[in-house]
Amino acid sequence: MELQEFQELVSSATGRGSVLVAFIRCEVTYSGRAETFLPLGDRILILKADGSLLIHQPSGSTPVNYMKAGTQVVLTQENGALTVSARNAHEKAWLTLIVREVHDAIARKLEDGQSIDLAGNERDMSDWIRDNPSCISANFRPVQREEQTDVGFIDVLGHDGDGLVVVECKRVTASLSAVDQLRRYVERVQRIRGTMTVRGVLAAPAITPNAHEMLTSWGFTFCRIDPPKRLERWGKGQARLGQFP
Amino acid sequence: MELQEFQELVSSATGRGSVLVAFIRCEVTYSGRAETFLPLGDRILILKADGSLLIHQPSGSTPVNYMKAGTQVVLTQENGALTVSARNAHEKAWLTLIVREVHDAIARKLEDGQSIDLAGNERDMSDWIRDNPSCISANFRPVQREEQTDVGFIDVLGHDGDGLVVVECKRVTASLSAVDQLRRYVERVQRIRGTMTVRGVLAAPAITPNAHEMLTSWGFTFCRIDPPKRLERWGKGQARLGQFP
DNA sequence: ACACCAAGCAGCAAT
DNA sequence: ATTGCTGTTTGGTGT
Repeated sequence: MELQEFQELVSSATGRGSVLVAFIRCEVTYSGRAETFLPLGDRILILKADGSLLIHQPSGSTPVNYMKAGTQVVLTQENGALTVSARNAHEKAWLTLIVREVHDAIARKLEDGQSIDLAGNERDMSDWIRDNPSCISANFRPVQREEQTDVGFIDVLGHDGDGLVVVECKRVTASLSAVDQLRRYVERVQRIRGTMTVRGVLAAPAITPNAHEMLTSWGFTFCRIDPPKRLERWGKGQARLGQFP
Repeated sequence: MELQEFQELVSSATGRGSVLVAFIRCEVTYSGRAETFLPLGDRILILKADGSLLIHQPSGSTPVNYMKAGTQVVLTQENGALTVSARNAHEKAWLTLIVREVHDAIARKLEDGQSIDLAGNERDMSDWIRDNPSCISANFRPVQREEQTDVGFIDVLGHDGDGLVVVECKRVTASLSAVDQLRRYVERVQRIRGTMTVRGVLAAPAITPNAHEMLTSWGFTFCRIDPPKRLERWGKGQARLGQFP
């Protein structure tokens, strides 16, 4: 495809609210939070109607360069190369694409009003603990979920007779930073509520050895809980999903 | 485009090591680290030669669903719909794409042996501090960079006459978690090296108010340092980048 | 393989 | 707009 034809396709696509995808040979320069340079090679360019710009290499699941929504794009042509200048004022980021060749390109207006439905996040986990407090301890009674302090949100706050209990949830293996976080919350609750005894509980499917050592050295306890993946609403669809033709 | 034609295009593309991009109307089901469902809508499908699979909605800069490299894809057709079954055994993830319509599709073998060159990361910052120790204090002398402990790497370790100094670098505004990290390192150095006085310094371009309060309450100090973005190797190219046509 | 951490993290919610 | 945190975080490095 000629560069001139491509330039017209891009212009009409962006003006019309279409998405454009192209296989191009290009080099990429970026300056913003960091600075990058990518020498000449074949790439996939995606330009969306909201101003998102993505550049993918032929392998890998993450873009090699990108600009977020709200980016403004200007095309200029000189000396047999097309320059795509992208600027995002809000992000203070600039990206320049020098296009040497266009292998193929398509553009189209796409209709999608749907949003994704996700299950199995940390919120589901703290909800489940609140509904099943005995998983923390026999006498545990939740007080509030996600209490806000000046040092961050507390996932679950409760008491178990002796005193207050701060629960920090992680949906994956808990690491040192999770213990840091729990410690920060426990100390803050101790300060707010005076000298009352405050227990700290880390709830996660697993914990790393170093994190567990640090946890116990601070007098906190680990509580093994698997994150609930509750798309059982799918019914049998979920069972079918694990199978593979 | 007919579903049959699309199926043949996908098959030949994957067999040939090509990248495939398509505008399709589909619904998506995912089960792996979490579970998701995305109802019918127009999407962009990207299928790379390494087995990466990406599904983008018409807006937004991140994929709504994805599978990492190494994913195996099987196509089946029944009742006027094409089903794309994707499995990644290593990640224990499954994704099913029910394709109702194919608006457009392109496939091609892309050549790209280049890799991106990036400047302005935290490593550059700790290198700079090591070369310019007076930015921490007049007498500061670095001992080692990134000393490994069982609670993580220490960015810069040094002494300033009175005792040891632990420096934690952040290339962006330092937050509570940065103070957590610094505290963890200082405590560990105190334990390893006995009762010796250990100072903690957080080096970053800025710090949030709460983090600064927590920092000083622990007796640590903040040291304002801007991260070096040193792609001056580009010469004038960098200056030109900030300009916009 | 696991552990730990930085990231041009992104995106979201609350302040 | 800033702060803080979750994420199918991702990706890299070191053990």
